[in-house]
Amino acid sequence: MDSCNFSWNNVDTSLDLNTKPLLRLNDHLLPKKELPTGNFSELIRTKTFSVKQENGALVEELKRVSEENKKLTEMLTVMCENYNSLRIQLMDYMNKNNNSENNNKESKKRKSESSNNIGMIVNNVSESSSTDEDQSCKKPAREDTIKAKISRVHYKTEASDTSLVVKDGYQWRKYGQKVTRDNPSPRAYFKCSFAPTCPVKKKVQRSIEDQSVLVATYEGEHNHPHPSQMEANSGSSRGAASTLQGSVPCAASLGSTGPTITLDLTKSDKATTTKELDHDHNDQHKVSKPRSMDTPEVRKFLVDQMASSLTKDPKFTAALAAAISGRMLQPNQTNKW
DNA sequence: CGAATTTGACCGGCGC
DNA sequence: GCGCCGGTCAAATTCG
Repeated sequence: MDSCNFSWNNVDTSLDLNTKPLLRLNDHLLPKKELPTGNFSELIRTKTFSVKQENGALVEELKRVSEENKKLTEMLTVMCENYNSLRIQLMDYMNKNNNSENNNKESKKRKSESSNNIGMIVNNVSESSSTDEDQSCKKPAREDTIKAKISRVHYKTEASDTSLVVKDGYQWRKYGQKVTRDNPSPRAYFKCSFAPTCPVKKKVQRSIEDQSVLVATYEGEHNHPHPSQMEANSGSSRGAASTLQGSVPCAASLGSTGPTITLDLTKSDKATTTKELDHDHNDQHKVSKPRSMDTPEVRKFLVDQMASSLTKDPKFTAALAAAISGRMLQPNQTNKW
């Protein structure tokens, strides 16, 4: 996945717009307090000279602004190309995940199933442990198989709320409840309602430190769109929609070693955070990659279109912020996408 | 009446 | 081998 690791350093985010000259420009337009007070002809000569100087400065300014505009256009083009390549790589990655999971499922034997998961948990959770090498040596064939993503999400709820229901947008079927030894509060076991097609499971238990916090542990990734996306996509028959079938909650994509997320569901009745981070990238930013940049008009039009569609779309900014923060919080996974 | 949930029984891994 | 423990099953129960 090295190809995913395109360098943002290539994009010079410091716009270097150099606004000072604009102030200088304005200075020309301001009335001069210290005009020559000599005779009329001298005044005319001075004014003519001043106008010529101003004219030259304006032309110069125009030239410079044009150059900046060109620079910005190029930067925006680079950004859009990077965005498109990232999106394509993300789709590829998700498709690979789906295929691997589909190949991996349907082992009726609970033993083999659980041993797979346990091995994955060990590999996933104790990254720093050097003893993992032994396990990977014992099971070299499983090295390349898909690992069940284990993620832990903290949900803050009302303290009076005794239910172990987490509104994360997906539909779950409860199949068990247990009181574990390390925590007096019961642990609930859920399977995705799309099971057995979707292998995702989750465990929900109150935090031992804070009873108002529900700790949800997700295992695996959904191989179907988020229910809200299914509704959104049901009316459209865009081919691209099918390529994102493996969309996963952001929490799951963070992986086990990533930071836990606390969602305050007491303030919003819907899991808006999940929805925000899990939106279908195909539904917005229908920014076609510039195909023909021959004429400046086309360039300008495309740039305007792209800039407006990107900046006006709060989902894009939210997703961008999430992606950036996610990468910053996981410096050791910067090469993985 | 079908779907969803509850809950006790059961299974398998692990440590002693 | 035995007991403990976490996880899952499936019959019973509840709910819409």
